[in-house]
Order: sequence, then C-alpha cells, then structure tokens
Amino acid sequence: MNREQRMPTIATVAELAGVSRQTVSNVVRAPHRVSPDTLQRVQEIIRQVDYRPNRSAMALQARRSGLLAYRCHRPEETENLVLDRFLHDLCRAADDHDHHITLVSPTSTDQEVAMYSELYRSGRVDGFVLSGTHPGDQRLISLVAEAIPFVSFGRNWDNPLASTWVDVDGASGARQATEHFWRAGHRRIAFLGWPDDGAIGADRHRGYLDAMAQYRLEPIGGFCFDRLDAGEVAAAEVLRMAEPPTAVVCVSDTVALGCAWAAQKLGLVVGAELAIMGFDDSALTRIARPSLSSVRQPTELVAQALMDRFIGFQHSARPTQTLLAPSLVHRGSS
Amino acid sequence: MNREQRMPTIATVAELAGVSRQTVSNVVRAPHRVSPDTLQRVQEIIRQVDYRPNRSAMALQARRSGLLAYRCHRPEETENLVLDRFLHDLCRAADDHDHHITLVSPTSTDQEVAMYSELYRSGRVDGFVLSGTHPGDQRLISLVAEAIPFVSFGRNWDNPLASTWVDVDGASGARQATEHFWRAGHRRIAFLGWPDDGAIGADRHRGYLDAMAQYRLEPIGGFCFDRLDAGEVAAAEVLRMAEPPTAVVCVSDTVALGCAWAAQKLGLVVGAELAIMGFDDSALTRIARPSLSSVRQPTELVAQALMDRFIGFQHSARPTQTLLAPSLVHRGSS
DNA sequence: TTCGTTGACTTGAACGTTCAAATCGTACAC
DNA sequence: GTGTACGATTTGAACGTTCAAGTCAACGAA
Repeated sequence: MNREQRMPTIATVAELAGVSRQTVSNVVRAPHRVSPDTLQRVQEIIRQVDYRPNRSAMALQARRSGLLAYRCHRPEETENLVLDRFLHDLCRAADDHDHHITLVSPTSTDQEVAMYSELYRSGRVDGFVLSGTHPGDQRLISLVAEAIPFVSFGRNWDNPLASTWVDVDGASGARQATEHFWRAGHRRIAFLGWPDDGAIGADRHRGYLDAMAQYRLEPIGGFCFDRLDAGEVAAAEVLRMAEPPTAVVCVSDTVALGCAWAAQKLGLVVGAELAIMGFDDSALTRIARPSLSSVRQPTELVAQALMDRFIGFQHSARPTQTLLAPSLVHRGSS
Repeated sequence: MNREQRMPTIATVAELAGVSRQTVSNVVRAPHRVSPDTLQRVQEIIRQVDYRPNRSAMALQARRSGLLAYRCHRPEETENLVLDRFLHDLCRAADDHDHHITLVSPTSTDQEVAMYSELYRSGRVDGFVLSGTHPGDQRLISLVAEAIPFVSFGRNWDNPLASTWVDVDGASGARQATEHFWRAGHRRIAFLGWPDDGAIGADRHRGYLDAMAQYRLEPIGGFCFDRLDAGEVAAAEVLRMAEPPTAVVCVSDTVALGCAWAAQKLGLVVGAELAIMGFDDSALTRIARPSLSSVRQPTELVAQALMDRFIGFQHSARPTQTLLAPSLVHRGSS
C-alpha cells in the first residue's frame, strides 16, 4: 500500500528551512527560544509539508507512551451501562491531557494482572485505569505491589490510602434521594438494595439508613441481586406489605426498573401513587415508562479527576483519594 | 514515582549473557538462528531479569505502532448496544494479532476526520476501524482520498469497491426471520421497519419482501424511527388492522421491544398469540418479557474478519469486501 | 591445498525524537 | 579594551530496537 511513501520528519523540515533539527524541535516545543523570523520561516515549511512529530520516536525518547490501558468490560454485565458513559468521558478527559486510552480484554483476573504487567514493562502503556473495584480486588494488590502506576474509579476497599482513586459517594446519593422524598411529603420510604456486599451496596444502604434515622422514620425494604426479575420479585413483596411504602429508593436502575414493573402489575401508577428513584442514571432510565428518576454518577467529573490524578501521580509520590457527590436527576417516576 | 528505576533493555541482557545485542534479538525473534546452548543461556537471563522488548523502540524501528483507532460512540445512541458487543470482540481480535485498539471521541465529523489524519500522520496508529457507515459518509471519502489504511464494519455504500469492509447481510437476516415464521405456520407476517434510508433499513426490508414474494404472501407492516415509543405506536397501528398479523419481523430490537409493549397493551400474549423477531440481538432482548428472539449479528466473526483484512491490507493493495450471514436466536417471543 | 559455503555471532547504522553541551556572535558592565 | 553574560543556533549522543553487512572459524569439495 502507501507504506512506501514516507512521512516528513524533523530532518526534512530542517533541511528545507536551512536550520538544524533542534531548531525545528524548538519551533514546535519552545517557540520562545527561536528568533521571530526563523520561527515564521520554519512554521511555514511545517505547514507546507504537513509535518507532525512522530509519536513513536517521542515515546522512545521520553520513555512514555502517552497511553493508558482500560479494561473493556463484557457487554453482558448490566452494571456496564454506567461504565459505557464513563469510558466515553474517560476518552475525552484523556484527550484533554494529550493521552489516549487503549483497551484490553483479559479472560480472567490472573490473565488481567499478567497482561497489565506485560503492557507496562514493555512500555506500551504508562499505566492503568481500573473500574469496578471491590473488596479483595487482586488487581489493586498486584499493581501496588509491582509499583505499576494506576488510578481507579472505585475506592481501594481493602487499603484506601495505598492507591489513588476517585469514587462517587453512594451514601450521599441515597441520602439525597431519601431527603428528597421526605421533603415531597413521603413518610413511608423503602429501600431496595443488594445483599450486603460490604462495598457499594452497603454504602448506598447506609446513606438511606442515615437519612431515615435523621427523620426518625422506620426503615423498610428488601434485598435482591442486580437483575430485573429479582428486583421485581423483591419489590412486589415490599409493595404488598400491610402499610406499603409510597416511595422507594433503589440501589440501582436495574432494581428500580424491576420495581416499576412490580408496581404496574399491582395497578399502581408510577410517579403519582408510587415514587421511585433509581441509581446510576444509566440508559435503563429511558426504557422505563414513565422514565426513571435516578441518582446520577458524575462520570465526567470522575474521568477528569482520574486523569488529573494520573498525570500528577507521575510527579508526586503520594496517592490521593477523592470522593465526589452524585446528584439527583428528576424524571417521571418521582 | 518509580520513574527512576529503568527497565532492563536488550543491552542489559546482552551484557549479562556475554553476547551481542543482535543475538539477544535473535533469541526472541528468530531462535533458529542461535545455537542451542547460547539460546538456553540467553533465555535464562531474559527470564531472570524479566526482560520485555520495548514497544516504542520496536514501533520506531518498524514504523508501525501496532495500534488501531476506533471511535468511542456516544452512549446516548441506542444502536450502540450492538456496538458494545462489537467493541469487545474487536479488542479480542486485535489481541490475537498482537495489536491493540485505542479510542478516540471526536465531537463532530469534521473533527473526526482531522483527528484521524493527525493520528495516522504522527504514527500513533497504523489505521482505523470504522463502524456505522452510511450513504454519504464523509469519513470513507476522506480516508480513501488520503490513502489512510482503514477497514469498516458496515459497507461503503457510495463506492463499495473503494475500501475494505465487512458487513452483515441484513436482507438475509430478515429473510431467515420471515422464512422461520412461514415454516412455523404463520401466514400473516408483518414487517416493522425504518423510513427508507437507502441503507441498513432498506436492506433488511428487502429481505422481508423477497421472502414474502417467494411464498406469495402479501407484505404488510409499518415504518417508524428507531425509538421505543415510535415502535410502540407503529406496532399498535399494525396490530389494530382488520386482519392483524400473527408474526412481526422487526428492523431492530428497539422497534421489537416497542412492538411487544403495544401487543401487551392490546392484551395479546407475546410468543403464543403474537410472534416477534427483533434484530441485532442486543442487550434489549433480555429486557423484554418474554425475552425477544432476534437476528444475531455475528460481531465476533465481523471483528475477526476485519482484523484479518487489516493485517492483509498492509501487503496486498486491493480492497476486499465481505458479507456475513446473521443467524436467528430463538427466545420466548417466537 | 585452495576456495567457496555454511553457521554463529558481531558491528555499524538507522528509525525520529529530544537532552545536554558546545559554538558563535553581540551586547553590556567595568 | 577586556571579561562575561546572554541569545540563537548547532552538534553529538542517547532512547531501545532491528536491518544489513560484516567477521571468523569450521567444513567439505575440487
């Protein structure tokens, strides 16, 4: 193909402009070091031949590729609807720092860690962005042990101060949702959560419990796995109670959608007779009818913070931790 | 951070093993050129210091980065549920060829093309994988004009032979769906499509029409945009006809889900009283109840074919075109 | 004995940058 | 008028590979 025709290099430009390579480099990287007329002349040549510095050469020289790896999640997992949004925001944030995201798709956790080590040691990437961290996460342990640079969307549950992460304050989100319902006049507010995972689910549950305690209301609700059918079953049970709730705070959009279905099956008008708040503000909110109100994860801010931290990380040795507050998005269901 | 400690290089290994750099390179790349005992000795050292060839250096020398760029689509667009699956498969396929996918997220088509040119000319990527091609697609035109290597998931509608692509035979998918319903005894088979787009939608519609003509059945149906509510409205209209269909072939899972809702609202039991076939086999199929049968796009094969073509593309100059047949996935709705 | 062949390995150069040091005027202070 | 500080530019080396051409010894055929 066109593999034959070579791109113009810094030497091409230097020769055409009658200056040295280094001067061309300075024109691009440090224009203030070059005299005005030389600057203009060289820039004109650069424009003419459409010269772009070669990234591989820069990477070799700087010992830095400008690439971060991120694990491409399996599309079967439902939680990924948020991660889709996150990935998009991450690309943007990386772009802003003249970095790029490259994807890996390991088949197991062992392979994932081995792949990370390989990618880092071969200089293909400068580091990693993890998401979906959980207690006992082997990736965090290994990367910290091998001193491989990384940041994570999701806290380091086992050893919070050991690595740099940005997370969303789930407790705050659930508290906001509960407070919102209270202000709207609801007094029977339920929580549909996941079985205690000592992590995200527990965090969100705690926020609900805190708010309920503050208003001296009795917590009610149920627990189920993060599947539509499970959510529907659990919700039906709660809604059939003697004194059923008038509002439900859900641990996820998936559970919330299941809850909406259960309500509709029982003849309840979602929004008017039963208020529902989802969590994550994923694509599922738009599938429900009426569309679901939800606690929105500020993925854009998370992505930007992660990139900032990663870049900073290269200079300062100390890991930093950041907790961002989510916000409510009101739609038909509340 | 650990930016200080350097990785072992080929020179490190060479010195430790008492051989030249080139011999170490041969041990890694062409073991047959090295005598058995030297081979073993060098390999042992490589293992000890955990040496990995530096990818930036390799990229510089080979003038090839081993990276392909793919556009990270906006998560708002519904068609992306298939593309999620595709992206995952693409990563895997790239891995198999010792390549990686890096993401870009341009804000406009103009910027997208400019970004591609920049990425290619700076040697950051070897080429591009496009998806969601459409008639008049500026990306195809520009990339062909600039002789930038790329392959696309989706045909080159305007100029099929001008570029290398792999696509799924939508007509075949719709035909299979229609034939399946006919064999199951249905004689009133409708099609819910998109307004004629001269592309994907028209392609799928044609497959339906072909099959109906073959069986001498009268085509019926409606058209709407690819949204749940639009699908529901269009489906309701069709289902309220004097002689309503007993089976519906849909142009997408989105429309199919809307159709399922319309049916349920009219008191029809989806699956038993009305058979529905979606298209794409996206995550939506699992949201419907009963879950939707669908025409599955073989994204894994598409991804593999694209990678094969791209690698081959570097050698042979001639673009190739590939059409893959989809297959039916039977679930509760049919 | 000579000479070409082969196998195992080494050497120098190149890929395209940037860093660090050197060069060369030119202007300024004393 | 001398030292020196500065600005603009150049030069050599380095980043870590691999390619192409080289060396060198061993071997076999004429």
